[in-house]
Amino acid sequence: MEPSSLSDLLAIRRQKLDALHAADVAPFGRGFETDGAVADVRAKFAEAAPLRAAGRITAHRDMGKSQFLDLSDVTGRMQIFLHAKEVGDEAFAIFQNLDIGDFIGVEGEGFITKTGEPTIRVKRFEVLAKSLRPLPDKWHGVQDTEIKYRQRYLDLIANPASREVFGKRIAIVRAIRRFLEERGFVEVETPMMQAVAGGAAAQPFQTHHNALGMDLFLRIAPELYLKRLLVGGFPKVFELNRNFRNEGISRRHNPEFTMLEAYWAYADFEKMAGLVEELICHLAETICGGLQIAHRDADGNVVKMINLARPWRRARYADLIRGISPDWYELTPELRRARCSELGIDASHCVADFEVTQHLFEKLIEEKTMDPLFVTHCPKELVPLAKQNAEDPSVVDVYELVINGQEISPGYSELNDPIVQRRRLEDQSGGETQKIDQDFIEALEYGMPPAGGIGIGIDRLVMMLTGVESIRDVLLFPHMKPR
RNA sequence: GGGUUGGUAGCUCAAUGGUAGAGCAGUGCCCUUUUAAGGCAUUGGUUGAGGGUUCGAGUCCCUCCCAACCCA
Repeated sequence: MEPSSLSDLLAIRRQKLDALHAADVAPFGRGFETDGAVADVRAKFAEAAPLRAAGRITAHRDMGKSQFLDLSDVTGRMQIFLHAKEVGDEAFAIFQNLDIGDFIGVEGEGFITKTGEPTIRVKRFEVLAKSLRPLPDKWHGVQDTEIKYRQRYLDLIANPASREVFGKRIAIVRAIRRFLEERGFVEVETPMMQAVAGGAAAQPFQTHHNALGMDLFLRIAPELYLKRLLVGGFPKVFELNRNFRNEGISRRHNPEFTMLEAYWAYADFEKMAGLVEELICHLAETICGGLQIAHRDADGNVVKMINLARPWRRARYADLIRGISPDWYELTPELRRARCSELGIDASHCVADFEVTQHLFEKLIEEKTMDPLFVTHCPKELVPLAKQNAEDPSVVDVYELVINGQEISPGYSELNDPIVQRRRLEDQSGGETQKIDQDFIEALEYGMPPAGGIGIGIDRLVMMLTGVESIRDVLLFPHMKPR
């Protein structure tokens, strides 16, 4: 005859909390020695071996005098067996006040049940944290996207698929660091708050430093600081951390996102392309089970296959455009806009002529390219920080790596001529000289070695490698509108 | 910003304009090897918010809020 609306579910848990207090049991316990995370305990499991484990109760199978429970954390699940005769009547009475969701620590020994499940026979347990709210459905998990994103902890508790994606993300980030360190790159940290938000073309977030009385911007890229380190004598550096862009939120955009940038003195964009190809294949093979990446829909049907087998295709930007429209570069700007309409592309919002071409590229090449493609020799207007090509000064020595219909990684032969660099930045800034990082130009004037540089958008890389279609599914806490 | 779809119990989902339901969770009872445990019983609702049409609205109309997807 007990009610169970939410407030009543909460009230019942509060009553159990009070009962624990009344029995002189601390419902929010203290430290508890364990044999490691749940997965570690499972790995150490042996029949009759003493075992200590702690975790959240995520399932309860009540057989009367015999109680089977699952103890879980993000690493795994371990069954425990609790019996009145083993723990004593007093402890069994305390056990009656536990719920699914509570954290407990147990001490006991291993045994295998009739059905072959490794299990801890509990001799003693401690309440470590009482859960005052009910958990989501144990079988269906959390489906509501609002809850998944706003209360990620519930998603992690209830949805194994989410745990798997984030587990892979963690492994990918760790493997990237190891890969680069093994090749002599050192990880550095450069300013996230910058007086001039340089290194890319994007709207920055603005903030203010009170003591200095000056406006600062959250960085949109670390590039200009990493290049200062090339000037300073670091031959191989990288930074793997957050960038911020004050722009729209979408399936592929979050205002803060994680970027790898790496710079290699005396290398060029071709060498960087080889490095990135090797890195991504290494990640796929060691973390994602191979070079064939399957993307599945909610029912588990394969909707997309990405083939990462080497060598990856390389093609010049202009040749790809000619593949869509052979006479493109013979047309006047007006005729190019008309051609876009014929091809079903709306280029009306594009201002400059090169933007029309770029829009065509994005819609008809980038978005349709699933397997890796290095697009090389891009127009110089798109990339003000890269070296111009020796034979054709209208293009730069860069690649743009496209996989899964998205730009995953750019790589440059970095521009190290301070005079050309100043001119290119002035052209890009449209006369707004306060947007030019003068100190960076000055650093170049002291001399920066020729270098190859890369960026890799980690969120999009993880999306591609784990087969999820929204950036929110690879960010633990994606930005949401406030409630 | 525009379009489409959706928002029902704590969670997952039903419900021709005609008595708001199920499973899980919860509560009570039975069961000493269960594992989506099982059996019996039982509680739980401002149907996103506010208006309107109607004898009667979860369902139709309008406005707003939130989300997902598509477009810009």
